[in-house]
Amino acid sequence: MSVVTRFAPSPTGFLHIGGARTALFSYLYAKGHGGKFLLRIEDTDRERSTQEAVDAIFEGMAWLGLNGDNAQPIYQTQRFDRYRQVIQQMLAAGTAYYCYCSKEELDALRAEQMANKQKPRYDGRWRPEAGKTLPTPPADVQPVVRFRSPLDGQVVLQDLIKGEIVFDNAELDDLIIARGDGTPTYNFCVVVDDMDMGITHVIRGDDHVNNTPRQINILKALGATPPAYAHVSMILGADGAKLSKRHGALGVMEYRAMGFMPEAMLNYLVRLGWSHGDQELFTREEMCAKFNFDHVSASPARFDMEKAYWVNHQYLKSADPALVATEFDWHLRRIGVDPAQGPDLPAVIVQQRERCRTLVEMAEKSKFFFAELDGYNEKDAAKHLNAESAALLAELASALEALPQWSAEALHLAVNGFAEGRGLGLGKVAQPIRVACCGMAVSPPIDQTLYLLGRERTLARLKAAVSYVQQKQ
RNA sequence: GCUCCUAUCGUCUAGAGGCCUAGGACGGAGCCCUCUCAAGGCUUAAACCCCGGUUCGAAUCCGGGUAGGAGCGCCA
Repeated sequence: MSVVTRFAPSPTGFLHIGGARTALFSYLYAKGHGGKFLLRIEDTDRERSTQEAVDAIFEGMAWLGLNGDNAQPIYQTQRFDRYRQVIQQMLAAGTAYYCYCSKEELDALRAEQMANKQKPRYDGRWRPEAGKTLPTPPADVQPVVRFRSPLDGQVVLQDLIKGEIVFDNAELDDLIIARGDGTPTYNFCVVVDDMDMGITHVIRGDDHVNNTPRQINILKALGATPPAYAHVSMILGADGAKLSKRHGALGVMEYRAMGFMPEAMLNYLVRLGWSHGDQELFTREEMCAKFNFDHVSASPARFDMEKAYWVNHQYLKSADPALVATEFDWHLRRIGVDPAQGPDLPAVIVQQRERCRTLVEMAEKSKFFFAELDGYNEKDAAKHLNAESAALLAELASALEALPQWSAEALHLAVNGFAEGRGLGLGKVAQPIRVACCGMAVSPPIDQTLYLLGRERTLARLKAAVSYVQQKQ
């Protein structure tokens, strides 16, 4: 049987990091087994579902490159006819029944049970039993439909991550599968969808484990074979607290804004909870080939920004610069820099990637290649731009102006020769050049920097630095 | 309250009874290299939640604690 997995978010917000990892695991498991990865939008809660959220989720998935194999994702709101049909079928088969309890009645029941330190649960007052007389249906109540859950026996779940979990049916009550207005509820929709979509492996957050026995029971009542389940633990914040809107929960697109590469994000996420021996870095192909549930941790994991940065840096350093350029371009524009007004992006990337953990850093540190300097870094200027160095810069400008060829090699020889000729260490010369040309004392190797900056800009900036010093005096 | 889940360095994890004096990675500390910042190389500190049991032998199996977490909706 070929594997079919799905990612089924409810569109009530952006795609957060935990959702992204669940989606990734589902994607990898399907791809690694030659199966299909499907997308489904669980939008039965009309109150909270929004089109903006749907778009945000797709945007995040697209950025990460986690595309579903169904051309059109499935929307639960478009399947109401099907749900209604299954509910009728269950009503007819006696595996579901109408319940006329009002919400007030239910609230009172729950409150009473809590007060008695019992697990709150429906008491089955409208559940048909042999020889039992049901109350007379009140005329003013629109009945809900409840699932007729087995009273005894147990559900044994062989979870791919957590192992065997046993639930007593006696712990479960008769959950509502259709509201008073006839619309179906979550646990029911999930079951029907997973069945209709032919899902073989349900991979989801472990906040769903307690729903699983109910879903399995409904599946059985429908005569369907339950899929395999894998319940993934939560991702916690760096402080070990649960991530929430108020507490550090960020959308994946915010990680883009922070300068992460999508592939690096995936790599960090896949290692959060999953391991393959001592390997830290994986290509997407490796992830697909090696991912499995034997090595997914059952305990929650904290999101460690430092490690994420490190992974990102590894990608920046080893990825094809042409690929990085797409993201780099986005970041440059984002800080108001026109990438066309300077050297080729891949060439800049090759020079900068060793010293930048994020693309935000890279963009900031590369700004001077594309735009005119908006002043010098104060400390760096104070340290490196003075009468002494200005004299050197003036001389150097003439020397460089005379260069027949503007290449990194030629510049290397020229600058080194210049320093040696004056009995100076290279640092004595390179640092003032940096401040003059880059606005700060940090840049790639000086020969590469000047080469990429170009002849005109270099000479102009050297001269500008000289007049800056003169004016200051 | 009830049900369910989890528990190895600060963090992510390796570990499927002897290979563990517990390995790797991030981060930390130190040294080397060096035109800046990095990168890189080397060295180093740092953990099996507790108590019982099974066994010749337990980080690994079992039981009980403890501590975290999730769920108990006409939300998903």
